[in-house]
Amino acid sequence: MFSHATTQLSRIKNTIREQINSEILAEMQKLPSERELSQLFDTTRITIKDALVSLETEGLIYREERRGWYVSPQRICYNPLSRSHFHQMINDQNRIAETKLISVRSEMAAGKYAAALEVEGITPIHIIERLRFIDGRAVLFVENCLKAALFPSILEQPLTQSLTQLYAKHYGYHTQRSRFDVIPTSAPLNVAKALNLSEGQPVLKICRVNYKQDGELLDCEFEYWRPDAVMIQIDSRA
Amino acid sequence: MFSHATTQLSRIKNTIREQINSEILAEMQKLPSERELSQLFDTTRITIKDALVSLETEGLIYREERRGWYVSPQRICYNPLSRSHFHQMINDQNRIAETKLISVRSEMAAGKYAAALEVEGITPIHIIERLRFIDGRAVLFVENCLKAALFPSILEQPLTQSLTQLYAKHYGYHTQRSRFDVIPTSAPLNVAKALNLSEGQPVLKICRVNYKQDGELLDCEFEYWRPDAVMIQIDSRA
DNA sequence: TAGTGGTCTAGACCACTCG
DNA sequence: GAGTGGTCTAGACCACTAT
Repeated sequence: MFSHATTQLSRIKNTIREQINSEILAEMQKLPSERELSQLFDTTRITIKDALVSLETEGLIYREERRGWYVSPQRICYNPLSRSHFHQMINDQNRIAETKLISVRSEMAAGKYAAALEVEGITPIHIIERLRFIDGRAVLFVENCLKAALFPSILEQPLTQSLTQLYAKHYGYHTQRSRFDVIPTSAPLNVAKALNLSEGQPVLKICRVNYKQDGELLDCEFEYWRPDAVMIQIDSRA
Repeated sequence: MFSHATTQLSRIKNTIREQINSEILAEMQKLPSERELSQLFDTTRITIKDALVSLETEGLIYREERRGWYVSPQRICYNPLSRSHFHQMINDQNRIAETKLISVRSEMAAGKYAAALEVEGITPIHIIERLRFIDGRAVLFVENCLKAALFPSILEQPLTQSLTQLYAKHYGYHTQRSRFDVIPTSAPLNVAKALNLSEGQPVLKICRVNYKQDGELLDCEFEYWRPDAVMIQIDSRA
């Protein structure tokens, strides 16, 4: 009367987990295809997929849509309160960072933007969408939303660098305070596309609002992280 | 030439999402069973389950193992840096908090406990496991790990209240600094059992370490949240 | 004991990526 | 064009919950 000896699912998960822990499967290495795995484990693709999804939830593997499954590299430690910007943070952890500009548009604040910026009247804003890579892998989709009035002609600047640095250099704005929310949820379609996720896969969403030295609200930002790629680290002393 | 008109999956998801947004389905209300839904939508249980899992990832619904699917209530805002303890935080948001003691044990620090407490020699510790409820729903499993030497006879105290308060009242210890990590991952078996999750379902794990007024490490804590139940909120000013 | 979700089989077609 | 994961069908048995 063993309570449920070992399910097929645990058998598959344990085997793959061991292969990863013992580094037979290296970081970022591709797993065999679902069809191959289902032959190797003598089961169906559905069962294999259930096992893979479960390991994905654990943060051990990830997938690129229609490309395959891969072993997750170590998580990046991310301290949203630190002054350090993305490229510096990644470099400090001996990883390689890249940023690609996706799109820029200007419109009037509405919906989630108006709410996040705490504006009610008609307020022109700029929205900058960027995609960020670690070791060549797209892991972070960022949407920045700036009050246009505070940033004349910012769209003529190079936008793949740190915006915070740009704020300081060109406008003399320094972030004095920030507030942010961390929410486990699923990827909206445009985010999923950019990160090579399929619709509805999990992401870690971080919404932040920055205030400048005089306390005025500066900009807000929506970050969508691949959940296996990151771990948030906060120290109340800092 | 529409690119993928609308999948079965989106059709189901959108319908259920609408019913929830329009409050035809109320918070914490049970959805029809998977079999009923598969008849209603004229499809198979697998497809229904895929749709439900996707809505679960989004944070819109949750499940109780082998009991059914339910509509998620509003997320609790949780600021791990605030001085407020669990019951107070929940009350402040007009919800009802409960705490149940699961188990207490004393042993020598090893593995993750030794690492988190930053001890190397043989160190006696107490481990307290508790389950926390919001509006009657089990949403948080907490494991506290205390250096026994700092807390003589603490196990004779009532342990369903705030430990932080107990530290202050009986030992004069005040948390001066804390450090924590937020990690999206999956539930270990004992946690899954306690939260009525099935093995491998997602949780938001928070590992924290507290230091008292003289800078000495006081205790560490492992929190496992149902991911739809919470949103982490940090303000750098606080 | 009836009903639920959890697991599993054995297929199929499609949209997309890659060489 | 070959191969991948994404979606879907039509069933089945089991472990567990609720009553």
